[in-house]
Amino acid sequence: MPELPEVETIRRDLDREIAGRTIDRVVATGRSIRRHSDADEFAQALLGRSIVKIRRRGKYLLVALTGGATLVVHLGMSGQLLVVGTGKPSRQHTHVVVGFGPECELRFVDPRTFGEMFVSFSQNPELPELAHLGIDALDELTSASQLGKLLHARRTKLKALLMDQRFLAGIGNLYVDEILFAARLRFDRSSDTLTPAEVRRLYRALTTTLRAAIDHRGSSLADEQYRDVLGAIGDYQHHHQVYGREGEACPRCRRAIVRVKAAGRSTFLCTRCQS
DNA sequence: CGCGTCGCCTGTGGGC
DNA sequence: TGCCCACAGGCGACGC
Repeated sequence: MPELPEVETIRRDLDREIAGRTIDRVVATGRSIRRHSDADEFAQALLGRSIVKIRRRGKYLLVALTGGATLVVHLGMSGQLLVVGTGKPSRQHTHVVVGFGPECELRFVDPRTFGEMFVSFSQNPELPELAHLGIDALDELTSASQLGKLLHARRTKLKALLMDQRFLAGIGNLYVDEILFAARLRFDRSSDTLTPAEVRRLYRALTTTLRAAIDHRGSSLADEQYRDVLGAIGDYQHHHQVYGREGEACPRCRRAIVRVKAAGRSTFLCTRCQS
């Protein structure tokens, strides 16, 4: 569930909370560090390094460390990164703890274990481990004409394409429905059929929806699975137009919002406003 | 290439 | 009350 707005919220918080701190202990268990041979090797890659800054690429967090290493974090479905006081009782499913002296530590909690953490030693800031990612939906998508070229080079259903991280990085099942509603486009429109006006609408919808969601610190659904690094929930769920609102009135035309399955995922839309 | 489906994983909630 | 199962979905691997 954490998508670009949630990851960006976490990035900003982390930059404030842990930049400059030095790692003096690492405890890792479970499957979250599966790219490493064992917990000891993962710990040795981190120990003694300091946090330089935190970047984001799509749904990935890149924690730049001294000595040219990068701690890469993907939250998957249920991952949380929490900055807590050292010694506070630890939650179930805490897979990695990165300690910064006596005051605080960074904890990676992930019940469903779809997330992961690994250390990259690539000198190139474009990490080879993330080479599969397309351009970032916010930072690297800068014009409607650029989006139009990308869309017209493919002949794929819009929702699947916008969610494909190799095409555009950062958008998942929640925000794609909000973006397509704001753009008044159906999920199953073929990407090569969009008119210039529709491409412009989609570009504006992408930009404004993602920015608004970041301004509201992301979306926390009923399970409140998404939390920021201090454990607070987001606020953007109160601004959702269609996601999770099956049967409610469309904010534009008042017709009931419907829910269908597309690409195996729940999809919410207004069949009158979106075409 | 496009597109649908499955499996990974745990917590939750509806139905019986 | 308790049990089973569907569902939630990011992502990679398949198969057609």
